[in-house]
Amino acid sequence: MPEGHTIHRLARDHAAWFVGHALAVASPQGRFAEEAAALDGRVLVGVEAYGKHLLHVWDHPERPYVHVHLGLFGSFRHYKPPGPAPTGTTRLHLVGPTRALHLLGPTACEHLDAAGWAAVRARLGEDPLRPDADPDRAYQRLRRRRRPLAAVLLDQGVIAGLGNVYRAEILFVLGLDPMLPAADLPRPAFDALWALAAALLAEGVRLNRIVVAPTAAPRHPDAPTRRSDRLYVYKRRACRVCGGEIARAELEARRLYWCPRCQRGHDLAPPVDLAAVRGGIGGR
DNA sequence: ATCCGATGTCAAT
DNA sequence: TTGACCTCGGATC
Repeated sequence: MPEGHTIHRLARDHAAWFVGHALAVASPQGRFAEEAAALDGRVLVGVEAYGKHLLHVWDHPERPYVHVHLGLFGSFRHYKPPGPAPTGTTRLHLVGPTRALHLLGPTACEHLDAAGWAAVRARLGEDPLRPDADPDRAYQRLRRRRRPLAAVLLDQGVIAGLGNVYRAEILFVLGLDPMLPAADLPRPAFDALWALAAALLAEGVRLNRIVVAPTAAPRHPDAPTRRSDRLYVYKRRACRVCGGEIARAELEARRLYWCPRCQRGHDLAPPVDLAAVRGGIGGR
């Protein structure tokens, strides 16, 4: 389930569990074995998230960084140590005083020096969750693309951290037509989009899941909410605002969900009360 | 027991 | 634009 909120939550948790401690490091799966050996017993000094990229910073003179990208189905699991024995698919196994961590199926898990990490960072756009983010820069980049806005929202070189769920939900909440050429997005609409993305991502970090729609009264007090109750359009059948059918289409190899009736806007035309959206966007 | 999809990215074509 | 890749679990047979 990795969009930017997942990675920022991992960064926060890993920092709390591991930073300042010497850790046991191994790669039972083998593909990170040499790198793990070089870090085994060293102290983790920091953890950062940039969009969907996670960075572990180690006390190591030449190569202080471990860069992890979960891709579509990578995941971390954590246990009270010692936890279950790692299996042959555990790429990275970290053990500290309070947690044991298993990394499975990442697209990337690499040991980098400063130049290597700088190269990764250089490809990334602005992350709304980072205090050092520069929305002006993201807007300038976005305005240079003629592709549909929906495609550009997944471009990590423009805004870093949004994935398929957030893009569908953000476009719906703002009433924006997904096919609007990104270059035609007015600045006020971009500002609203940026603020909404930041608020929804922050709420995602807090809850460790994506929640956009106001939660309806639970059917049973303890009934787990279904995903479709938390969202407006992603993988839904009917629009919860107009009742019409949610459209789905393949756009640049990713499935796009939107409500053709509620999302005709080339500028802001929110079909819902923004103040009711999770994350507390407030007015405008 | 097997298939298939999943909130992603990149290289090859 | 397409395929390869990383792995798990829920749906299906």
